[in-house]
Amino acid sequence: MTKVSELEASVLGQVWKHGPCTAYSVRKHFLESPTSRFSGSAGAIYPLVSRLEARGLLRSREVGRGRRPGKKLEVTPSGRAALRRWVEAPLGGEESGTYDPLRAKMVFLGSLSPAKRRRWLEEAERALAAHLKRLEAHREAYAGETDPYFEIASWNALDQARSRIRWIRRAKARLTAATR
Amino acid sequence: MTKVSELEASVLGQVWKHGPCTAYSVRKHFLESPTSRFSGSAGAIYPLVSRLEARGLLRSREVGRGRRPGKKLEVTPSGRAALRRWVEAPLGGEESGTYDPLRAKMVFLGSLSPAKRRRWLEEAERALAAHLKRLEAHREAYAGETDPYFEIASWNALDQARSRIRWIRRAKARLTAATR
DNA sequence: CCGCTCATGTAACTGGTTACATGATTTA
DNA sequence: TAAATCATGTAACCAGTTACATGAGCGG
Repeated sequence: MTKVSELEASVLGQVWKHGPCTAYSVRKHFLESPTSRFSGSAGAIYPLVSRLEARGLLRSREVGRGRRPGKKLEVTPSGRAALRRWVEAPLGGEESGTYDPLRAKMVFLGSLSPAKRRRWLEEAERALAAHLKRLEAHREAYAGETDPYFEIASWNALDQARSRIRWIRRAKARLTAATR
Repeated sequence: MTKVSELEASVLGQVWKHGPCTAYSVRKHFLESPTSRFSGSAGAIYPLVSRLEARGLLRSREVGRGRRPGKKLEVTPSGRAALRRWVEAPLGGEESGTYDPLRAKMVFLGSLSPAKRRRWLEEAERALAAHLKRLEAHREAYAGETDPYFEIASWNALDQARSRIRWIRRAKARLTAATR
């Protein structure tokens, strides 16, 4: 009945989905993901994997295939159970909210001069467009993925990005309207 | 030319916007906000305020008004400058992405049984609807606020919430379609 | 053979949270 | 007068990041 943290569950889930794999490949997944909240820092992953092994949620197999033998991770039955429990755990109030760093800055946009404000809005729109492109590229890279849940999850990221772009545009409209 | 962290900037901005006020009132703002990423824990706020005072970004005045004299905080000119710098700082790649805890769980929804999956989707939709209600109530509570930036920022939170509800509905549609 | 990626790890640091402690003032 | 809120603070803890270190195998 062990509970796992979000990062722990993400690692567990990653190993569960992508077969026996190395800790490094899990790490790389985080490093490349444009949507994860975790950086995939080695200092987080490796100690965490050790802990999961110690708790019997992961096990490592010496797979001596080819010339480069590697320690491949696998999820144990209790690991799968822990993952399931994490997924279906009742959502706390914090989980139902999202945090947007641009929103946090928007609140204080009034502290800038009108010229700087305009610049900020342009720059924000540009950054969001670039981010959307990154998301689309990342999606492209995983075109072979047939798992519907992965697909649905990626909808969320795309929705969010598009919604934020519309938001910035509306902000611009609202603010120029006020000046006129 | 001191740089401030996000929490520091938020405190600075809060004091800047809501006149001379106590550290406690700033803290309460975080405690009540349904959208902030910070909990407003005392252990974060008070040491942080002291640091900002030491760095000359905040100053405290003994305002002996009424029966309850209090230490009221004010933003110094360098504090305002630091806030401005934080707002207009170029957005890093991490800032252009948002993180959604529901999305993280969605990726591994396939680990649940079909029945549990359906339950999860229902529960998620319910939680998101409740969150939207909280946002609307919070907005209502600040109806007197005339600042356009506050208003625009709150659009973002509402957009995001509605967009997530549509997302869950689409997910349900997609998944029931697959079963049929 | 040089540089890149694979692969694993650790130590120091950072920053926020939890939990606790205290006391004054207001409201029921 | 008891409970709630205002108000300030601190110490222990935790989790993730940064930066560093090491070595093996592979491609140009």
